[in-house]
Amino acid sequence: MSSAAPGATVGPLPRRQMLADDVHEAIKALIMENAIAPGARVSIDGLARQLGVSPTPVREALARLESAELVVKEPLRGYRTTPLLTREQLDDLYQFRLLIEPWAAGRAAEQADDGGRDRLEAEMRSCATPADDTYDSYKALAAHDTRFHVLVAELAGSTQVRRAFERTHCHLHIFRLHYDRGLGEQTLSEHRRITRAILDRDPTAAEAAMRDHLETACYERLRPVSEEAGGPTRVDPQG
Amino acid sequence: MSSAAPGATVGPLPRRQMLADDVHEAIKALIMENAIAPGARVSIDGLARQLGVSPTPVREALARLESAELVVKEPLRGYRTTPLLTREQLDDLYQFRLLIEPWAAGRAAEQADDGGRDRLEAEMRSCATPADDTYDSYKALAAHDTRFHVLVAELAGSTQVRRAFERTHCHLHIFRLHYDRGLGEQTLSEHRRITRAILDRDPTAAEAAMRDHLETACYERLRPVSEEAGGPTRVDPQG
DNA sequence: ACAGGAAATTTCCTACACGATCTGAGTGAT
DNA sequence: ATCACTCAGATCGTGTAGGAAATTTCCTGT
Repeated sequence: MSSAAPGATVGPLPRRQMLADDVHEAIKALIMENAIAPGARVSIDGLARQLGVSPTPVREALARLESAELVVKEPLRGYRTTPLLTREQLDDLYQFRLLIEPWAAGRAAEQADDGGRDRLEAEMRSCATPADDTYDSYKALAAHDTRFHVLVAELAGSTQVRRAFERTHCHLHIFRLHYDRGLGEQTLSEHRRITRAILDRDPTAAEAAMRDHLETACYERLRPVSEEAGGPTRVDPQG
Repeated sequence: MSSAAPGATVGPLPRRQMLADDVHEAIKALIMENAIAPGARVSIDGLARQLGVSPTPVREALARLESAELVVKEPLRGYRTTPLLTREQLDDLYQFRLLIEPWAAGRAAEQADDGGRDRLEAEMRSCATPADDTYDSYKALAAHDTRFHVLVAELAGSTQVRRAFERTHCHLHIFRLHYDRGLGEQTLSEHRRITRAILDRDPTAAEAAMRDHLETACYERLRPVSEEAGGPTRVDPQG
């Protein structure tokens, strides 16, 4: 009999007190912030020294990042960050997004409860106008884009879809391919259109809006890569 | 200029000479074979002794298995195999499969090349008649089911879809929930129907066949779980 | 310029120390 | 007598340090 208020769930309390966990987050942040070039080598001992820990937690963190496909391991040679996506891989990625995200938008329009819709409105309110051309501004917009798409998947009520989306790390890949190209006002207006359809509980409109949004983005993204089409479009910073 | 025969791709040769990799496969096999009960504790030192290695590669392997969601980690307490799926999670899983697999079957019907179609026929030929009621027979059929669905996703030409499917580990969960329930002749006949549609290059029929197949399986699977519906359907082998 | 080889760096694994958690018995109070 | 609490021992996860094996790099000799 604790003195918990009725209706207050106690929660399983996170229990975060592992060095390896912090190391994992630190390395993930390094990759997400593009502080390590795509395809560049990631030294275990180097990171250990840099972070002031022993190699063991670094090794554990890198093993997890490998499963998340943020780094790749070459036996007896070490880890590298995942190379840039080829044109085929980017195409494949958007095909997958077109398969799951319009569906998610439709289900979100059908099933989102009041709390969910509030969160969606709050997210849209939180980034009224970016328009700035600075690096930080672009980064903030990219972060909003990530949150928005994850939120839509969450509102659809499917854990599997949300995780499948998150595991693509599509924003990381897009960011690395061209963090300069402004996905500015147009992105926001498309997000607003999706949001409106969800708030209006109009699944058909939500699906269509999401599909249009992705197809627009897909065209935007694929254009610059096609300059060097033909070859495998592999990056090798060392060579 | 090597002396390779024309048309023979040399391949990047796997370079498998890491103990941690073998340990990873060994533990994965243990889980897949259901040698460790769902939700049971997995001791690092215990596995290290059992496999005759030091704890370090075991930790690396478990870290990767955690990202694959085959085990879960409780800080300072160790790892456990993932618990049995609740009814909601199983429902969610089939919803996801219904989203991506009929699509994959349709694309496979459209795009599969001759080599792919040969592989599909070979897979279907390889398991002519199971019908046996033994555990091994069921296990063989489950293995065929896995290979079949992965192959369809592969023939669809989408790496993202194939990986998303593989990462669900749906066959592991189904197997653990009830490895007794015979998905015998009916499964094979449904597979044959899907195969026929793909070989006939009929996307509409392939999609419909896959959808029917999953819906049938879904009903089969969900029925026994509903016996104990209501509660969270959590398993606690220790208690 | 190119082949061969040795030194340096790095990965990978083992062995060990520390700290936290869990199990059980024992003690005390109700 | 039953229950709750406490406290020791054992067990296990976590991080550090060190050594063996492999790779990469650089240098030398032809």
